Amino acid sequence: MLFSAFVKMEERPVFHKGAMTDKISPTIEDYLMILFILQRDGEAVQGVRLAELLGVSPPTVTNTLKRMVRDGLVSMDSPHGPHLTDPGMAAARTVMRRHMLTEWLLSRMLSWSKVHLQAHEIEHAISDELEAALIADLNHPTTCPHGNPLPGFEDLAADWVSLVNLRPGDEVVIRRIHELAEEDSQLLHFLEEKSVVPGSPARVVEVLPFNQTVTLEVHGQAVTLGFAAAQQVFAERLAPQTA
Amino acid sequence: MLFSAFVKMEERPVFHKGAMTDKISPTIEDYLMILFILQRDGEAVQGVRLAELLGVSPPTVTNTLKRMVRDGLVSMDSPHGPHLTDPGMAAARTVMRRHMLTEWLLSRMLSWSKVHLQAHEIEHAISDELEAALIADLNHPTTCPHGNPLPGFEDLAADWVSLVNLRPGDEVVIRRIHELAEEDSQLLHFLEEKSVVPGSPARVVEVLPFNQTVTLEVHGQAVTLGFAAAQQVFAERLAPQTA
DNA sequence: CATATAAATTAGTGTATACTAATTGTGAAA
DNA sequence: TTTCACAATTAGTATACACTAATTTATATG
Ligand SMILES: [Fe+2]
Ligand SMILES: [Fe+2]
Ligand SMILES: [Fe+2]
Ligand SMILES: [Fe+2]
Repeated sequence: MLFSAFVKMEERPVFHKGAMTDKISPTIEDYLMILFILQRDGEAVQGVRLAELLGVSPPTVTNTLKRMVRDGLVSMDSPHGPHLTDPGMAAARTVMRRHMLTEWLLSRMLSWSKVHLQAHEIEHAISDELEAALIADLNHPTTCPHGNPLPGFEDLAADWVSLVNLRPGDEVVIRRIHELAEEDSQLLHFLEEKSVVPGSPARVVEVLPFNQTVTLEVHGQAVTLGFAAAQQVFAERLAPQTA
Repeated sequence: MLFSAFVKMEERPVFHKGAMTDKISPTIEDYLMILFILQRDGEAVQGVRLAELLGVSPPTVTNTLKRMVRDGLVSMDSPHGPHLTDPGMAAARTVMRRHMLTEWLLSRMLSWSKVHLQAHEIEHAISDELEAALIADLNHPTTCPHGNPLPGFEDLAADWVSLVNLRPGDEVVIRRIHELAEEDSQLLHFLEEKSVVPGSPARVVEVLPFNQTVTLEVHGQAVTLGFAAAQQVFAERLAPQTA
């Protein structure tokens, strides 16, 4: 009806999946990110670990890794388990970057503790063009809102130490909550509440290895973290004041 | 390595697909949107049309529609072809709204002619929570950047007429480029270049049915549109000045 | 009504992604 | 070295989504 009496619109696909380049699927992108993080941190890369982190069964991992090897993203040669090839690494860095840029975008309207989960969905839908626009719009960020360095800026984090490695009396600035901890929205919400977020100055009150806790004072408030959490939080140690 | 000597982080899936609610897939969401648009405009809803608009083969449509019927999103009872059930309509309105909200979000960093294509990818990754945050952040928009009304605001567009229905001398304000035309990035880029965008005042110079063209003057510049394009552009007629 | 055209569906395939159950490897401890 | 625990893989299955080729159903038109 309507105006079809006049002209018939050119019948081109209107809503269609981009099938130009054999685009990497969200699933594979998630594998790439996990592999990237484990490799970057020098952690062991074993199938079970991937299965746990990705929330799938071990056979699924075996299967998917095979496809990734077939597609040249992953290599199995090393005895240390599967690892990213050059193209795989490049793809992984791109997804990581897009995840982080998306987090900054979302942080304009969602709270710090919620952007990661949202970004994890959206990251797979960012195009080259949008990525470039985001980088410009965000003024070339070097970390994500949680302080994790963008690929290529790992040096930034070189001197940041995990809270479990601090000693009572240390004066620090909170710098980073590790990627693998970002998924725990409860933890993130707690950290946000307590101002244990990048940029916050903090003083180490006590470290109790037998109790597996670290207590900080942040903005005049005491916060006690269990080692499991504290391990994932990194801080920059301030040079002791010459007083 | 690293700190694994201390504590082993709780092994919870970190990067995983949400499998809580049987979430509607991007594919199905795209079907829902097309069905919504065709139904809203009172256009015939036939499989071939869907196949063309979605860029898939007719058997794929048959197949997918069956799944949608099975899932209660589409009904086949009516003789006028497949149509959305109440749950299907609700889901369709949600996706449409998210698409449009995403367009506004992206319009902060991408040009008007490019936001639709990008939004078409991202729309499927917007959560309830982000949607709410977007609506607030965008100050409750009632149309998309191309002037299409959000679901529930169709009345807004009731008086807007297609350019092909205008007569020489008409003074109008451009209000809307129809959804089905948004996909044509070349056309959109052309319209943007010529300021044929929502909000622009225009005067109809001539309408040549035999030539299938409409010529406008926008911002002092003449623009000639073919009927196929003009059909998809809607304008608000201004009451003639009492002069 | 008969038939040409268009639309829809069947039938048969293929890939990606997941699962469970069962089997095979592997390294470490006894 | 034997065995146990854990890791990895194989085997078999399932669903979503796509395709081509062939067939069936409608529609329309003379
Ligand atoms: Fe993140
Ligand atoms: Fe993801
Ligand atoms: Fe759009
Ligand atoms: Fe879409």
